[in-house]
Amino acid sequence: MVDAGVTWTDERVELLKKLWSDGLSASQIASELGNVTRNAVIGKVHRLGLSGRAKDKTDATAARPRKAPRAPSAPAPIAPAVRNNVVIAPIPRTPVVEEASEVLADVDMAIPMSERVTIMDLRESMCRWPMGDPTKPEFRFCGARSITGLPYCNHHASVAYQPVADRRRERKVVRA
DNA sequence: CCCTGATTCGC
DNA sequence: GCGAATCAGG
Repeated sequence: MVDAGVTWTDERVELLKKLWSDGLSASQIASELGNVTRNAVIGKVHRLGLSGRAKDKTDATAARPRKAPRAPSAPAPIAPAVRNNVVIAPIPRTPVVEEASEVLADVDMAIPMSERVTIMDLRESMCRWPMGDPTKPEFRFCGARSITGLPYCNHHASVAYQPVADRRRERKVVRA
């Protein structure tokens, strides 16, 4: 084999430089490159003498831009991405139950608009409920705290795994 | 507890 | 040169 991408090729180094100077964290870059840990990225960054970045104030979390300062001319195409072992492919609409579309409407309304995240900010412990058109840059994930062992947050899990038959037209009484 | 980068040190 | 383990911190 040539090299299984486990080497710092020129291309990977360039990408590393780009992403690093772009403000992405080491772990994010590692996920982007694939087959490397954040330690590897950090190590390489230091070896390249790229450390520090734009570090005026406190580093670490403070140097982590929440909104990606991406150029408006860079739409950032949504392609199937791999984070760790999880492959996230574009999903047309509902991830599970098709008949739940009615419910989904309500669900979408019930979701706090605040914590939605892009794929870059999506972490293992976050809800992967897709929102919006995967082909558009505006595509987001729910991003709320996911239930341990499940890809969704409490709210979305209840919807995703709810059998259609369970959906009563009549509303339940919510009293204890 | 989640995350961040920095450094060390065996390979 | 490389990166896991560790350190130091927000």
